[in-house]
Amino acid sequence: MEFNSEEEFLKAYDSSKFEKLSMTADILIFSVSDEVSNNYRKLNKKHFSVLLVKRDNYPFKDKWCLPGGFVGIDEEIEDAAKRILKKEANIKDIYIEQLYTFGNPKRDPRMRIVSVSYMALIDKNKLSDKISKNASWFNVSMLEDEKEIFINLDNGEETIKFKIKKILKEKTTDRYKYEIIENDKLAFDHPIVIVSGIERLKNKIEYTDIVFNMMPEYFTLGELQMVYEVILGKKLLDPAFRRIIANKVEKTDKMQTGGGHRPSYLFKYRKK
Amino acid sequence: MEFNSEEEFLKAYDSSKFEKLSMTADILIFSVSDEVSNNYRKLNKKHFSVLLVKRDNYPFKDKWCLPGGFVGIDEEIEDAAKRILKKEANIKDIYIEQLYTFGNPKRDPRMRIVSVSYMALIDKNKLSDKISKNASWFNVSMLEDEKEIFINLDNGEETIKFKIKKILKEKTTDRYKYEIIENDKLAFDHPIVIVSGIERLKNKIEYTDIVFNMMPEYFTLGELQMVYEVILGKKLLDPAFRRIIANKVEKTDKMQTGGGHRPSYLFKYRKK
DNA sequence: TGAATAGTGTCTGTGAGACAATATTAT
DNA sequence: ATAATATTGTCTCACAGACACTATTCA
Repeated sequence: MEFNSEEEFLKAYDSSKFEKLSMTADILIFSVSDEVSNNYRKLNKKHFSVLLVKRDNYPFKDKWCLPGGFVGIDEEIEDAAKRILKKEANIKDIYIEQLYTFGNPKRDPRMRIVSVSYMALIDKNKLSDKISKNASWFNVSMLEDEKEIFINLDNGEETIKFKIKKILKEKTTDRYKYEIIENDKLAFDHPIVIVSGIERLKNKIEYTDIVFNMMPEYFTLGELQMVYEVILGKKLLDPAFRRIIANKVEKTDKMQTGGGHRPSYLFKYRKK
Repeated sequence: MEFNSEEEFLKAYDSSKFEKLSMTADILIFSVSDEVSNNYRKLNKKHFSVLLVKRDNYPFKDKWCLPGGFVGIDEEIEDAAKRILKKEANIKDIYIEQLYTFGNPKRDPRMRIVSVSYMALIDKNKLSDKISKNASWFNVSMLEDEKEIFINLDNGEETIKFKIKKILKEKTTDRYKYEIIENDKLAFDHPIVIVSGIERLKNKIEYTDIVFNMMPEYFTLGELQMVYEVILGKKLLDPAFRRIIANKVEKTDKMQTGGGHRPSYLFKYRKK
């Protein structure tokens, strides 16, 4: 068939001739939690944590998964992610970025569903407690060597463990392909989404100001350092750390007192 | 409806109750071209280049676009990208990575089509000349300030210019949102895909070995430096450059002679 | 007073930027 | 001989790692 104009072509266009697919947006919501200390001198330990939802429907009934849902036919994908964020965690206006698109034809047993994953960061103090009743924060701990990644998630009642194999891609690249080796409590390919998100965050914390999305307005440098340490999974030296973040923060005249030790100045984020 | 098992649920599942969408894979294929010098002493100038295809069908008939096509209902997205790579440029087994997923509901006038974009890199010497008849390599030049990006594409016969506005996203991040200001020769949202890819490549060239995917097996350090310079859009100092790439390359005993100047050793990539 | 954290000083080595100097080829 | 590129030497400065030291609070 020949057309004389774009308009004419569009009028005659029959979109039903192709097989179509469904799309979901899945969100990795990361935050940092305090574990209240029982020693008046000690600071609260920080934990890196992720929000998971227990499925009460098939498929993967009773397994945990990332907050997610179908993208509407006329909905911008990121808007779908934000809608889900509002629904599951009752939060809006937080940092969100697209992570990766997972499209394995077998990743969902129902039908072909492509998942666009997003990573969101939030300061837990800003959380209303109205997270959905099936949702729960899990503390993340991660062990990694050259070949495998072990992840342990814990929400105080339940522990989720899984193991991922890293496969170096054929072509020249630092990029890994991930493969699930062990997993029995997480739905879909979500173990891989979680690992991808953690890796992205670990990278970005070093060369961007992304971390301040997980901090309250005022914070001590000790707290900030603990957040870096818990995400990077390693101890940092105080003077080096302070040099690195020196031009990202602004000292205020507020102090944090009350611990059985020298009080600390409160700082806030200084945008460039 | 209540189900007693996943199997039972899946048997009863009716996927037609949701409105579905179509998906395409679009590929940014980057390479580096030589502009043959007419001075026997001078080295060939290098150009950073991208492969575009002229559309001979609606929509956007006669405009240029990235090689792309629909993702099959049972096809892995990356496999679709590779299939298109084979079809349009007759190449396979080259570096490819997922770039970003563009899903604006209005990005295609026909219907809702989500595009997963990929970036591929190739050494032009490996190119068979059997690229599809509508395809053409365009030399890229780019000018950037804090607010805008100007891109100029040239294939020797035709020039494509477009302008992109950078919008700093609301939340703490170094990520920009891009918006097309001027464009009349490129189809869809492809100006934004091109800019996103260039930015990704510029970043990755600094902290990965990705550049060697655009190099032949043997190359001189001068050539390698020129590729860096043409991608980064700035001159580098020789000694500094050599220090940086020293442990990524291996000196061979081959030499490159023939220029009216001191001959150069040929190097090859050394994997870590 | 002492446990615990806050904050600073400084030595050292690494590595990038800058510029200069030397080497080698084809015409 | 000369234009052009190839390659190395070296000075300086910025900065990260490492460790030591001082400051301050509250039970």
